[in-house]
Amino acid sequence: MTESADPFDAIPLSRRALSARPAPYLDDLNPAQREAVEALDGPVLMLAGAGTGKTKALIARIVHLLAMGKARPNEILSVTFTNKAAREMKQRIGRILGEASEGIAWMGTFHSLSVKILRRHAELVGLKSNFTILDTDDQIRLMKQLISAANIDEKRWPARLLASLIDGWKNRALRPDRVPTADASAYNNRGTELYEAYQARLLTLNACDFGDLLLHCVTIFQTHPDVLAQYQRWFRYILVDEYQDTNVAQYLWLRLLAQGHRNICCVGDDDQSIYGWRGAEVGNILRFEADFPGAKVVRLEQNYRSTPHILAAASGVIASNAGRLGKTLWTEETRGEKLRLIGHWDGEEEARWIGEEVEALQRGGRGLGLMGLDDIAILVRASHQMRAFEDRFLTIGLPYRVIGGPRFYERQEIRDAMAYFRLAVSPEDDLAFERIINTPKRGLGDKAQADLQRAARLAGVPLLDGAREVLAKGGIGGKGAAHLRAFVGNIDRWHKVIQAPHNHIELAEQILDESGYTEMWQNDKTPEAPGRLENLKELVKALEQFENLQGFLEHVSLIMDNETEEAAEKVSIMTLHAAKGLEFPAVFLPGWEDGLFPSQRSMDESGQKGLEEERRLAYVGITRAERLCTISFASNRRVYGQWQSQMPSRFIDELPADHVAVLTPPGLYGGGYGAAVSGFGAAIEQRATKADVYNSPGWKRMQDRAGQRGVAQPQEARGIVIDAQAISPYGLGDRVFHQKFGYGEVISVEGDKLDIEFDHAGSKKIVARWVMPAHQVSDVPF
DNA sequence: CATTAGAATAACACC
DNA sequence: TATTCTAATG
Repeated sequence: MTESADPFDAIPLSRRALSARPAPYLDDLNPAQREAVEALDGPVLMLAGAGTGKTKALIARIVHLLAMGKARPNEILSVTFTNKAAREMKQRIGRILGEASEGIAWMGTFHSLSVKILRRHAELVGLKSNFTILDTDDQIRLMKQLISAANIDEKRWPARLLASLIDGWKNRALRPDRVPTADASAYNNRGTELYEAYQARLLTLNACDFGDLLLHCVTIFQTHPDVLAQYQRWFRYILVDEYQDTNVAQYLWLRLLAQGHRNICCVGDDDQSIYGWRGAEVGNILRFEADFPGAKVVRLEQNYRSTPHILAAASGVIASNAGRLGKTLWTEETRGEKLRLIGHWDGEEEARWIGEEVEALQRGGRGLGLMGLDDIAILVRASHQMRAFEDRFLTIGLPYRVIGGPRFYERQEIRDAMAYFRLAVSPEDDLAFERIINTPKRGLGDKAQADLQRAARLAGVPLLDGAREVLAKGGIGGKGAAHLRAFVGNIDRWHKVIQAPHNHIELAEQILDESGYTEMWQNDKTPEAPGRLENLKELVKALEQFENLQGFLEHVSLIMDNETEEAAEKVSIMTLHAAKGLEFPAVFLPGWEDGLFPSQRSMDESGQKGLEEERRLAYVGITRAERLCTISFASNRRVYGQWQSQMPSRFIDELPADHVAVLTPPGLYGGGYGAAVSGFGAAIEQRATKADVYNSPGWKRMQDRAGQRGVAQPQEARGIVIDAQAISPYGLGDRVFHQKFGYGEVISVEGDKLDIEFDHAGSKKIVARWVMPAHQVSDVPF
């Protein structure tokens, strides 16, 4: 799927071929790409628009470096955005160079590269080289402890908030002593204090979080010039992909390493910067030339991916953003379908329609020839949108795959099992201890655990030893004590096994068995229990690829992308963020409604900046499509089980009308909602003549549905249209009618929210648009 | 301590 | 709606 039909892949080049003809891999590049590839020394900024072959150029550059003898494979540092991208890149280079490419050791994400460096110099920041990397769960649990130790009400000041604050500081490479005074008011004025406490606690646990991986490296580079110099010499050439998504810490990391020789090549596209919420600074790419005076800037603008209509639509949207470096994508291609735009009555309707369209594409409809399910993707703004599609596709038996959903290693049962492994490997891992001490239930609740904590802290020993002490003193009663004794005994025994030669797979099974963890799920009668047991089996199977438990645990924390390349053809469902770097012949972009996309929260939190990032997200979405791009919105959607009506996304207004075909919405009879789409309203009405609409499959479905559910649906529709604009046309004492709750009386009004005392359903808070004046009920047809 | 019903609350994206 | 939290009960 990624950069699929690439002739580059097809050229098998042995070393001999290389020496016979110095640079055949360059022949396939266009002038801009070639320029970027051949400028080997000094700083280079490659501004690569979507689909302009930047991966190809990056690969050619590495090949060129090696072929020219500029560096050995392990002297090139390449930063990729995901571990998967690194793997794929290595493979492609391997296919070109064969064994000459072996030894490319420093290719990966900032995080995985940082771990590698940090393990070697851990002691310089007070860690041991076998430090553990915390996941979010551990982090939150730890912070909760610190917060209550600081006598702060966790209700008012949630641990999550603190976590995101600290994360933000780390992204900006701010250590506790450097947090600016402007941020001092953060977290009830005690943010920095807790940050400090958190860092201290991490050190005693010999652990660090994701942000620390980078920050510790930067600290080491800054405080130990000898170490830095060593790496500067070692990495003769540096390449960075997705530079627009680097944060301050990553920027410093890079700048420190590149300072000496300045052989750094950054590839990016400011229009595709979509990780601002994670601390990414578009500024990094915007000021590259200032950071590296004399930098060569190369623009890749020829697009090999999409049709002209798709490019024009994407350009039209992104043009509304200010402060861009500016690129103009162009293509030699002249044919192609316009983008399709369609509105639906609600989210279910949208999912149903897309399901049918997918089937149509599969049959070769829509004039694009036969298409496989692998060629089709549905890209959503927020992961909760996925459910509607999963439900629908399950019903119609359409195979799909969700990319980037809840990851394997983040599932509860996997984390629990790993906590058992962690404790067996290192009995002093208190966070693992806390996680599983009462899982399965051992009669050791809050009180018993507090006792253990106190004992351990008093003696200055890990919790496991604290438990020993409490047991010896008889500090815990009956049932709990027996369980705890067994638990401690188990850990000791497993730990002993690990010290000696052993079969780690058998041990893992043994641990899960003897701890009662497997049994716990076997006795669980919830529907997800069998799946969890299945996952545990899978976990044990994954162990086979490792020498021992330690090795496994080290790798797991970073390999977060679950790579299950199945052969079966499936439609892909994923978020827009997860779609970065991918491309598909046909792309569906559902849920283009204001509030959902652009997301209200983004706009609330980051204002204009947030909106621009959302717009870049739209740009990324559209440019994933090669041949057919379909944007849709729904007038009504369930949010937290409550129906809400929304306006079509403002981004729809920004689509250049010339490149968009407006389809007849199946649920839209006689104008109505679609007419609200400025610029497209006329088009919709033109097409939606009565004959069209009443013969459309959509109308038929509409009738089916009315049959199934009674007349409720259309009535509801009418109510919404009537009151769509109104804030609150109601006053105290008004009689109103609600579709579900029947008649009632307004007892208070707050903006558009009404308190209604229903005749039969009690009192409810209802948004005004969901009710209609009681006297109007009889006016409604159907 | 565990269980549970009912209430509160939640949801943007990820290495 | 679905999950998580709380308080009350066993």
